[in-house]
Amino acid sequence: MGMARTTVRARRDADRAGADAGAAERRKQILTEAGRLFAKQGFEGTSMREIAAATGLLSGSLYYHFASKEELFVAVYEANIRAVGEAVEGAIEGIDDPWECFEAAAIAHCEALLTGEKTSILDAKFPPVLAQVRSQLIRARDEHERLFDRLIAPLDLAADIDRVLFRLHVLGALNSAILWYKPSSRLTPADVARHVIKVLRYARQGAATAEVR
Amino acid sequence: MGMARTTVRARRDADRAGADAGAAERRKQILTEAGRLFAKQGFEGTSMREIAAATGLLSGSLYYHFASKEELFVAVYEANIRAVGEAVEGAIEGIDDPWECFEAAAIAHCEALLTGEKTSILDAKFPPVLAQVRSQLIRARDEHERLFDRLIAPLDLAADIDRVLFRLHVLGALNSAILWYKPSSRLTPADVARHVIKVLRYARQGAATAEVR
Amino acid sequence: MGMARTTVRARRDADRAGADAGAAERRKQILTEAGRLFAKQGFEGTSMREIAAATGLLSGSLYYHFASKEELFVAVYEANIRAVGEAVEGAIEGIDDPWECFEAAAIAHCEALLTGEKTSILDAKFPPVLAQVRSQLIRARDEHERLFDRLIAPLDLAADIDRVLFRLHVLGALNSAILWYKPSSRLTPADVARHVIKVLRYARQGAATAEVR
Amino acid sequence: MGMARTTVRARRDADRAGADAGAAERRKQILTEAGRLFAKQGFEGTSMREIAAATGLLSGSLYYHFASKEELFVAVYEANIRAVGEAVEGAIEGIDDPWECFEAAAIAHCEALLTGEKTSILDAKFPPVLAQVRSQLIRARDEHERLFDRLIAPLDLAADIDRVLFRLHVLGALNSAILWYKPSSRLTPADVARHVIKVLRYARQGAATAEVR
DNA sequence: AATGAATGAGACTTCATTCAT
DNA sequence: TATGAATGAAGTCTCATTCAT
Repeated sequence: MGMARTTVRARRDADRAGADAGAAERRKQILTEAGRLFAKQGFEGTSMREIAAATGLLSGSLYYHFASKEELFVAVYEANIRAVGEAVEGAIEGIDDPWECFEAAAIAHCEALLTGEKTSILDAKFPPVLAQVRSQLIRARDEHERLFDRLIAPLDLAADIDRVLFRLHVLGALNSAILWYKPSSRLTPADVARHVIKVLRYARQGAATAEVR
Repeated sequence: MGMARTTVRARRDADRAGADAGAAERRKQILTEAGRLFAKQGFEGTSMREIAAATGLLSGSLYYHFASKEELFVAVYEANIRAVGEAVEGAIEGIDDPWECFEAAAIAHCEALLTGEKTSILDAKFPPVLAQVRSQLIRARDEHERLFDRLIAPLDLAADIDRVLFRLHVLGALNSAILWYKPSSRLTPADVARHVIKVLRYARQGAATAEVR
Repeated sequence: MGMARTTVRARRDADRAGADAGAAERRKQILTEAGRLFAKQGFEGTSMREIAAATGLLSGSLYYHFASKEELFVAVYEANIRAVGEAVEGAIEGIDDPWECFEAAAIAHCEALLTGEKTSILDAKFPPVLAQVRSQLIRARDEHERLFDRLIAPLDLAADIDRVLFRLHVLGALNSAILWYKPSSRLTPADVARHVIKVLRYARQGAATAEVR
Repeated sequence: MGMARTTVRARRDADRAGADAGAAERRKQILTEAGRLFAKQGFEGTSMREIAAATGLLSGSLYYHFASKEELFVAVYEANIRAVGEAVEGAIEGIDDPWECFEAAAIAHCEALLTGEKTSILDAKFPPVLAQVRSQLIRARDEHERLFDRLIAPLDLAADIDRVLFRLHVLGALNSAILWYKPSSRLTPADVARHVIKVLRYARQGAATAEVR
């Protein structure tokens, strides 16, 4: 009891550089640990007790910061989406050529997804337990996907390609890497992304596909 | 009590109208209902009691047919994969042109996935609860994917395309439709599949993508 | 584990006189124990674990018989009301004189209420936790009170007395004994009831109260 | 942090406009809100957090004013009893006729009970959680009931009526209104009280009930 | 006087599973 | 083959309370 509290406080004192800190910091810790666990074990496979323990808390204490497991999941999910979004935005900064830009975004997206355990929940076909918060999750995801829409717009795609289906195609291909990618492989996440884009790049205007069918 | 059982058996015998099995038939019923429920609610979101009720049984009775929930899930999964595989094989029968064949397979795969609730578990990034049977599930999936390898082999893809990554790309793009496809949409599953293939078809040998990068 | 089960079965075997018995009996046991505990400790003060333990079960097992604590409470409440109702009906059988009949009913009601721990939940101003099932509880109570309406109807009460308020008055006076009555007292429940009726009996037609006010 | 506190204090000082206390005032606020909530939701149905929030405090802060939830309840209860007592004493002031006086008291008691949510805890058959403080609660109630004893003493009741049982009878009949009274009804609390007294008034000395039984 | 963060016990409930019948 | 009754572990969440600041 006394020990646990001491431990926590000690850690916090060490962490903060004279700033005010406090609850916000603890929230971040929880978000980190929960993200890691949700990614590894899924929503239903992760217990609040586990998350609490990983943060150095007792299970009841989580509820001071998040009103429910669902709310916590939503927060984790949004944070993850935001992180990937920021990574992508950072990666494309200053790149002019549309295809180069597109590829850089794909690489950043893929790396954020496959590197670090915390973000692999992104692909989740949300379990029905999350039905109540589904709309929030989808809104967050949509926002991220609109980023890709903006990158796809300036591409000189062949005229018969639907840009919405194209966006779904890219993201589907990229995200599915989560299902099979193993960090131990000789392939980097960037390699995976680059190959996806390489394939798609053939579908530019003026490309010779006329005779088919 | 003894009487009650007799009554029940008598009624069932009457229902069966000279049919063969009994146990095997019941197994199939369970598989069907379990498949429907797993697809709709996920593995963890579906209870054995629910499955039993849907089959007209009590929860304990399931264990006569399947030793555990996991074993039942594996059976459902294998049956689903097999069904999709058969649909695909049926669809490509008699088609000679490699790309035509490829497209027909994609359409069949997509239709099996998006039509009928029973197969949408295919995309599942298996919950960690299933870790013990993971290898069986993956083996089943691999078998299905090798079918696609055979269809991809004869395609005249551009030389710089890796056929394994290409297969993962296709299936990723197709399977991801599960995350967004709504039957109410004006798009048919076949439309989705056709668009995926249309995009990929540009990546044939001799296609003009030379100047890129 | 083995022991617990054996104990339970042994008890059941002893209880049933060759009849079919089974779940119905267990239901009754639970009702009895739950009634006793609810009466002594209130709804919120009684845990399902306690009730289960008192019945020789584990807490989860209760849910085979009752879907929720609320449902269990309703069942207990209805059983209690019914028991009081039957006691009252038995007591008035064959009595012709209206006031005699009324008194006999009051005595029976009071005895059922104060004797045996199980029925003293009757007075409960239901805790708000029970809001969802409140209507069921009230319906049960109303039915019992209508029995009293039938007994009050033939009384030759003074003309200025409202029979509905009169019924509420009687039952209020009788039921309130729960708040103060102690079995150790030299007063029997019947004495209490008799005194209530004695006071009310003065309010008959033709009674001399004219000059007041 | 230090700053935040200063801000808060400054604001409060401004609000207080030269008033006296601070703590005593706060205590009263808490008592009011707690009373309202206990009345509406019961002791167990009301959380300290709720009470704190209603008072504009955080849950921890309550413990500066009250050592425990039980102590707070006792304080509320005593305050309520005292309020009802004072209302009754005020109502009977200057009335000479014993029955008039008795009726005035009943009306005041009933109005205090049914009007204003704060006093309806009076009827509470205290939940067993309150066992530790039960004696204090009962002492407070007894004091109030002794007030009624003083009003009943001078009544010219029929000789066979026990004055203690009579007091319990009156209060039982009056208090039970809490279980069924609805403010929306066409009946005022005073009507209810008046009817109770009207019925009892018949039981005066010399009333003609001789022939019964 | 009050805050905020944490405690830790305990509540209800669900669920896969077992096993005698 | 199927039933019904029970198991027991685990899960989410609530709550009174504490205490350093």
